[in-house]
Amino acid sequence: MNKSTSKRKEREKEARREAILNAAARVFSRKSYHEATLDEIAAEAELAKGTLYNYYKDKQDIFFSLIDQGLRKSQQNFETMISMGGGLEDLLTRCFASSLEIVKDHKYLYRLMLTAGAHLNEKVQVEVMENWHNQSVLGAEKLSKAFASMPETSHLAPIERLIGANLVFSAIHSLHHRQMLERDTGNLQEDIKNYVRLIVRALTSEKTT
Amino acid sequence: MNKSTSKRKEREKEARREAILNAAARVFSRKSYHEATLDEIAAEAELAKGTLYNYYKDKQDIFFSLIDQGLRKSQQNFETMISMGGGLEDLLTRCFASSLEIVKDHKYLYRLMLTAGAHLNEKVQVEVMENWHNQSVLGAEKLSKAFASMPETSHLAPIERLIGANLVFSAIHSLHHRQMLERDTGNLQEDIKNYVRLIVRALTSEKTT
Amino acid sequence: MNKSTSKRKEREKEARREAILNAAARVFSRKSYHEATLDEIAAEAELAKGTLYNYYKDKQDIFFSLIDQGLRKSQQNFETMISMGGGLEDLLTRCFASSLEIVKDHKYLYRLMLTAGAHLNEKVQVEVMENWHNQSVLGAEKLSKAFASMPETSHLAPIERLIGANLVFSAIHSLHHRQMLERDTGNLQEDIKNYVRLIVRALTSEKTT
Amino acid sequence: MNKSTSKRKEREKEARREAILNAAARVFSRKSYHEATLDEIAAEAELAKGTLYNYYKDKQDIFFSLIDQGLRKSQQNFETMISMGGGLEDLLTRCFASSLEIVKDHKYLYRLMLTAGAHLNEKVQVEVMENWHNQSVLGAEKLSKAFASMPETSHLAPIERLIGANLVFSAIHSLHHRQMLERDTGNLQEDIKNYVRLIVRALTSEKTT
DNA sequence: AATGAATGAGCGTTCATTCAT
DNA sequence: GATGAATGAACGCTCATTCAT
Repeated sequence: MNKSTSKRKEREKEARREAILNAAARVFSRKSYHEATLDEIAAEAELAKGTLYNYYKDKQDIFFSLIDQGLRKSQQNFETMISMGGGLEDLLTRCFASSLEIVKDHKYLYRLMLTAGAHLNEKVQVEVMENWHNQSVLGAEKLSKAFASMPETSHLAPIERLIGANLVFSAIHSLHHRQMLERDTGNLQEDIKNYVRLIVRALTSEKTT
Repeated sequence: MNKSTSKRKEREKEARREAILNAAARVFSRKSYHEATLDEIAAEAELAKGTLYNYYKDKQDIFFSLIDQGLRKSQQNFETMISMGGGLEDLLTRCFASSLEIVKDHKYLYRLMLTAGAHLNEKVQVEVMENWHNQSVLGAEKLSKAFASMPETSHLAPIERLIGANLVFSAIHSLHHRQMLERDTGNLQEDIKNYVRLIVRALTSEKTT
Repeated sequence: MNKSTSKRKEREKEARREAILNAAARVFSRKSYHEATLDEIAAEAELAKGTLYNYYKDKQDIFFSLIDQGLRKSQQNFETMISMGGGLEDLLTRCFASSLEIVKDHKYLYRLMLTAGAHLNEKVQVEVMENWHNQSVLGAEKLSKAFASMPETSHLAPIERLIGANLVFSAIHSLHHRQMLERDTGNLQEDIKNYVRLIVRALTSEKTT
Repeated sequence: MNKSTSKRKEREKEARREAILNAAARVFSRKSYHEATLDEIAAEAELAKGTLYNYYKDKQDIFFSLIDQGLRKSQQNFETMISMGGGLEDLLTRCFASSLEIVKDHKYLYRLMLTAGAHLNEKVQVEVMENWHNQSVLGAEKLSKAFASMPETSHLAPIERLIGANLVFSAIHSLHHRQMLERDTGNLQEDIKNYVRLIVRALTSEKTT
């Protein structure tokens, strides 16, 4: 009566935390941090406002948890993509494609991250962006390592591999932006091909200097 | 009290608009949109709060004007850089350097743009980001044209020139981010060199596919 | 499950009521009525919050019970002091000393009584203070009776004995206040002596009017 | 246009501060600190809630100002009474009577002072009570000085004069309490006479020790 | 045009109380 | 009887906006 019961409780508690986060995600996808009210989040979660405080310390806590979750998912996705093997072109194409896939599914989240800081004092703001930045840096480092073990790019200097990886992430961010605005996404696939081609060329051509 | 008088009035009015905007810039450079209050902006402008409403419709109006101004300045800067001529490497190096220069001078502005949306409903938010994105797109198009008239890159397909220009802007944005966080800016110059080298290589090497 | 069982239950129930009250006493000794939360009291009593409601109607009920308990203890103490016999001076000295002893042990309780009203509507507030006042009145009456049976003061008019007893209680209250503030308690014993001397003189000297 | 205008503004501002304080007094006379809401105070003052914040920092500020005002008035009253001269009996009678007069006029204020602490953390609480206590101490000291310059009491040891003065204040406080409860105030005048007589006797009879 | 006092809607958070288990 | 998660009413405070002077 204790072990199984307490386990069930544990699970239910976690499920409710998740449910609140999902409700918050839906609200934050429509409204900015300041426009979104706890009343609305509670209503969306079909809970009383006070209940939110049984699961999260305050509004900011909900907000941060949401971003954290998003960053974690995003990072996991990158790692999967990188570890899937294949040639350089395949690898890059996969990174671009999967990244955009994520943004499509969590468009609001990307906006949240982009605009995370606007409502907080500079200290916390920088903290959030640092978190985000770190994810990129980590991602770039991992990608850079992948470059090191691929025949096409193993000859590059470490710094070149890293800068190349950064270029990949920069381009992806740029496409995120564009996708967020929901414009001319028709030739997106084509553009990805071109990005990949240019970056492949940058990384594999003979040195010119 | 006719032509010359009204002209003077016109000028004074414009000057005061400018003064308010400068005050707002100083306040927004310290605080986020929601943290910044009209009281503070008025105090910084050494005006009464009510006076602000003689020059701007509301708080949002001030905020938008500020971003507009920043984007215009930024764009002008790019155009100058592009029109200065010189070889491909010089051009790119200039673009990177001047862009970072701007961010250094108007770090708050970049943050404002980055976080512009966080306090507005999605519609207005997208509007702001569109504005920003358009500037990038326009910039990329101009850079792309510049590529077209340079011996090193004139042989590229238009789409490749455009994607290359986008890569430049993406990398710059990425550096902006990094600079905002004020981390490891020591080897920034070195990194710019590497970015430029890679992009030059991407644009000038023989095709490999 | 008959007599003895129900008696045991009875006792256990009473014991738990007492335990809750003790927990409340500890909490209220640190916090004001409004700052003290039922969560904290429950935690202090090592019970669930809901359990409190099996023993007390609501928060106010706990609070009142605590004050009642304190007043009863205080009164018992006075009665003991009065019934101990001895001369006038001894009696008064004992009253002062023991009263201060009580306050030292239950400083929070005195503060509770002093501030009892601040959180309740006037009606209930008056009720509490009346309770307290009554204790003083009763105490004064008892002391007054003691005066009547003492050789030094038996010659006084009843009203003078009562007023004299009131003076004693007033002075004690005043010392309570002072002790609560924890200031200059160094010469407290000396002051008590002086109070006693003055009051003895008031009660025993020849009439001057 | 400036001097007189700014003076008028000054006066109006002060008048409004006063009006708010009066409104607060009326509300606090009905409700405890926590029950009284700023909405109610604002309504009573016929002002918008926000306006209160143009004149007072927060709720506590209003509350403290009210107490301060009351203590100041009360102290001034005592000083007047003491400085009016006359014999010992007259002086004491005046002190009693005028003090009760004050309480009659500001009954709520006395309750406020009595219960001041109950809603604040201990630090502030002690601060308020200290303020109050200090007033009593100061009053007692002044009264003690008056004793020193009166023929009937100039022969007393300083400590006896001080304790005697304390007795007066203690008795007054006790009567305050009783008056607050609005009970048997019929024979109040009679009791005052008795208090005065006893204290006079304590202070003027031959030493018995 | 400039002022700044007045406004009042709006929101995050607390916590006594309830009730299903 | 015991539990503690859920509830939701309640309130202090902020600040963009208005408007009388």
